Amino acid sequence: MNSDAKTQRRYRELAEQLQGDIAAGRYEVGERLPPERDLAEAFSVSRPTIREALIMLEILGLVQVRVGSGIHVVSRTPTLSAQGAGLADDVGPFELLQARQLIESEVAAFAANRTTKSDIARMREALDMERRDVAAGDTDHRSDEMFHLLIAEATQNTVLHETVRSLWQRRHRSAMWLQLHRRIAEQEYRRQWLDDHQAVLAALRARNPEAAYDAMWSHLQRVRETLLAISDVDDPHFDGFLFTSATIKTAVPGG
Amino acid sequence: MNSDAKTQRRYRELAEQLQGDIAAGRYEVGERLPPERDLAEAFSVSRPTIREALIMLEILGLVQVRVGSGIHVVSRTPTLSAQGAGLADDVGPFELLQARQLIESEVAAFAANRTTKSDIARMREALDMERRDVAAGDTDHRSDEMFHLLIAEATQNTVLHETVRSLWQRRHRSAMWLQLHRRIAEQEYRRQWLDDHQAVLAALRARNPEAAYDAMWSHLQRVRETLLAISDVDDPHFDGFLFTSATIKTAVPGG
DNA sequence: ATTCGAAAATTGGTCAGTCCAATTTCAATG
DNA sequence: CATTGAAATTGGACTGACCAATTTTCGAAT
Repeated sequence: MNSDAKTQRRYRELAEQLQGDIAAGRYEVGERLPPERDLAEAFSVSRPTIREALIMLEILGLVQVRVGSGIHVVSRTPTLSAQGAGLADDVGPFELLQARQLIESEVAAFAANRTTKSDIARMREALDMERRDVAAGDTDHRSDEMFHLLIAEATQNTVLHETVRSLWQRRHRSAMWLQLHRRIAEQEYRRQWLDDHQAVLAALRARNPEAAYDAMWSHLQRVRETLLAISDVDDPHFDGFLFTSATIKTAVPGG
Repeated sequence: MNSDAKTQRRYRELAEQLQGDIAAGRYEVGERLPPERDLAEAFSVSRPTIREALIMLEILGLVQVRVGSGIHVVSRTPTLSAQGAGLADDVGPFELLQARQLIESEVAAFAANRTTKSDIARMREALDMERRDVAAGDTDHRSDEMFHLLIAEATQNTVLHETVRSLWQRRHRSAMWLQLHRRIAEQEYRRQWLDDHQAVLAALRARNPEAAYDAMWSHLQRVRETLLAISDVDDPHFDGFLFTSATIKTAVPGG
């Protein structure tokens, strides 16, 4: 039946094909793929082989397989990184925040030089949504994430974008984060954060890298302090971080 | 046969179990896992199920499956990130370098504040190795990567470490990178890069964040210019990058 | 007509057995 | 001792079947 071809690793072919279909919008997020049996017939392979391909898509975070229900498309692009595979990656919130502060501040500054009008427009929308969420007492923080990711996208650099997205993805895998989030929702901190976000957006609109850097740095500093105040944790990555991380800020090298 | 339990997603259990065994050293890197048939019997599951678990391990970069040969342990810890799954991630070298310059410079500065003696010692070793490699006309650039990763490790922040490692991992997946690398090896650029690395190490030893930032920035700037000179590519991420990326560098916010 | 619940259909989860293909092993051969 | 080729090993894939979770259908009760 299958003699020539690459022989080895059939499931990868199928997975790539399906991934391509999803990326191309052949299957929208929220929709379902055809049943395994149909897919098997469509690709002229057996069900076990299709299953293997689906497992890959699942690990990549593209689909979610549910018995009796079907294969649901969850994302249009691979979301992966080890967390998606269900690995233990419960890094302390402070350690993660430390990394985010370092990277996202730079990203914000860089974005100030490269953002487009349409980027700005989308960020504005995200802030509107966040404003509504805060008013509604939303606990999801989806709009928060959206805003930060849009900034990274505004760098026009896919590597930076994916890097920041990867950082945010970790967040949702941490048990401690989820716990803290629930507690934060009840507070009024989010209003302050919304103000922070607006300050960042203002700096981006003004195309002012320094202001964008400062605004983002201050914002994440505030987030960090908020979490510290709320939690009683004794994080090893807290000591020596508070004021030491304010690294560089010298004259421009390069050139 | 399998009535109770979590029912759903059997392969994940098995994969985690096997991953645990590998992580624990039950199977060393280079060794092989038992044949699929044996594993199936050992875990009291069918071969297709074991296969599914192995596919997960393969995607995670832990094992490599070879027909007729067996299941070879490739790594002790998940190496993943989308690239490991064999996805197309052939981002332009310049775009990647842009991201690296932005992030690794900050990381170097941060590392200057937190590096330990043993970190310094390991970096020194890496540079010694690099010196030998350059002299030997090595084309692998393994010591180069090692040095950069050690810097990220010196931040004592695993998120930053993994982020930088993730960036370097992309590098090896890009066709253009490999092509460029071969050409670079023949040149003498690497001697210059070695000098750059030594400058970075000196700044770290002196625990001088600004100097570390500048040294790393200059180094990656040089790498970028080198690649530009060698390649005739017309990368969209080159325009507007050369001097605009020198972002922030203002007074310390935070506090 | 609407609502509710049980039966039927759908769909993924897993198994057992079989055959094929690539690789390795190892003994016979020169 | 090197080479070769057959046999054993091992993964690749298929078929057909049955189970379990979910969804859909449709008739009965209101």
